[in-house]
Amino acid sequence: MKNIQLHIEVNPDLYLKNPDSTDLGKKIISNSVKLINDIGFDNFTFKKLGIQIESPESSIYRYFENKHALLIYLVSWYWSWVEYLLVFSTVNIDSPSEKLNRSIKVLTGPTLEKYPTTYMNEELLSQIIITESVKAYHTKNVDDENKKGYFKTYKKVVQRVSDLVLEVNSGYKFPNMLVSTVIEGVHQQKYFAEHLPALTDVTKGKDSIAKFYTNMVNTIMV
Amino acid sequence: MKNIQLHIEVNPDLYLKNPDSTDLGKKIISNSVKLINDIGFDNFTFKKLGIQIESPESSIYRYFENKHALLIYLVSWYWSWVEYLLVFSTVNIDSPSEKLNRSIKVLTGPTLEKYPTTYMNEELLSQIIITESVKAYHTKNVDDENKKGYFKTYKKVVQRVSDLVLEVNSGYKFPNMLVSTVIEGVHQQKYFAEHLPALTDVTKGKDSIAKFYTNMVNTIMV
DNA sequence: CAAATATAATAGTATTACTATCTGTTTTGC
DNA sequence: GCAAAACAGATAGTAATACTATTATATTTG
Repeated sequence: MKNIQLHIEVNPDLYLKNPDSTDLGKKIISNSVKLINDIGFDNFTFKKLGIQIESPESSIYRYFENKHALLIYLVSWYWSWVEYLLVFSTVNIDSPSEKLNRSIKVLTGPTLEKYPTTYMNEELLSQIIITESVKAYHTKNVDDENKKGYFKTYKKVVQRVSDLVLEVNSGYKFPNMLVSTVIEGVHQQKYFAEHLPALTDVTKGKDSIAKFYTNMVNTIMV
Repeated sequence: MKNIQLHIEVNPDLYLKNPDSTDLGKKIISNSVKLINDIGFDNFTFKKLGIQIESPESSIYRYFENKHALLIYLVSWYWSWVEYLLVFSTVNIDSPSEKLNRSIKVLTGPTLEKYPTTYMNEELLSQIIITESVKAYHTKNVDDENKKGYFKTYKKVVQRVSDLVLEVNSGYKFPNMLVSTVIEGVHQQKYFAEHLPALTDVTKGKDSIAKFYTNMVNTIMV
């Protein structure tokens, strides 16, 4: 076993003060997840969050430079959590293809597991990822932020699953493209199912998204 | 031939006054495409656009309710243009599978064709779609705006290609999912190739994105 | 040529996205 | 047990954003 991470880790450059280290910090995280879900990231402000947690916005600014940094923090936390789930779902499994199957299941399926932390609501966070995460990297500063390592936890997840793809079929030419297409596609289709059903096939059953992408991996790789 | 549209058409609810009908309107469109490309949609304001075209922002507000409506207008224009390209690339072709092939080529490939309009820069517009179009429908108002028909031109494109998928394989279960996955995937991978190359496989050649998705359609449908 | 339509010019408002400073209260390190 | 450091609260202030409103003036059209 090499390089396995058993705890959530986000790049310290993403915050001014670690929100995990204080009560107020944890309140900021848990309430921002709720508030972003309620009103959407575009309408979300530190002022409104401050009112919700009964703290001045200036206190929130001591933890995060701005709301964009907070969003990237949440996205980063999410992918670190997904990596944790991937590790656990594949540990002690020998067969690469079985490991890949289980990984795809983690990426496509509904995950009800929790990370042992009281202040993070993973279900609401997953919802934020589906709805808002594209805004984390569709900005004029992506390149800068990428250089600073802001998207490392996402890239690690893609890397991990891509490596499994290559273990199963070492000749496959586009492992990263396949994996990022599946990951983004699953989120996208879940969003479409809820808001733009004409772009998807929801009537074909609740698990059709998982079916579609699982089938895609299996047929494309051989 | 039924239901074929030979001109660009956007939902009139998207604008207060048709920008196509006046000089100022055309200036607003062509310069917004340039400015959004330069500074990004998030930093784009009607004030800055007004400075660029040397008109007060209040004049721009007579055409569009706000910058979000303008973005949806551009996205809508783009998909109407893509439909026009799809129609032309498949007209007079009898074989459904050849029609599908040509359609996928339009969706994946670089398109250098222009629509006969002087004021629209299709290349810059395509760039905006890749970078900013997700912001058009990842909002708290999607459902409302969808009801008003703001995303109709996009849905029509997906519908058109999905119908071809079913013509080739009438038993295929997820035509919409397949097509929207390809369309969104192509844009996404182009964005990744430029900004987050770890999520894609750009080193495998410039046309690897087109190859990957073309192969995906061919292998998944059989 | 009058009426309608268009743009320009200017002003003003509420909200957003911060920054700065100052005051207390805890925590910690010796 | 006490001083220093760290932390949160309170308040104020600024520039930019996202508009709305009004009036004046130029252009088009019936």
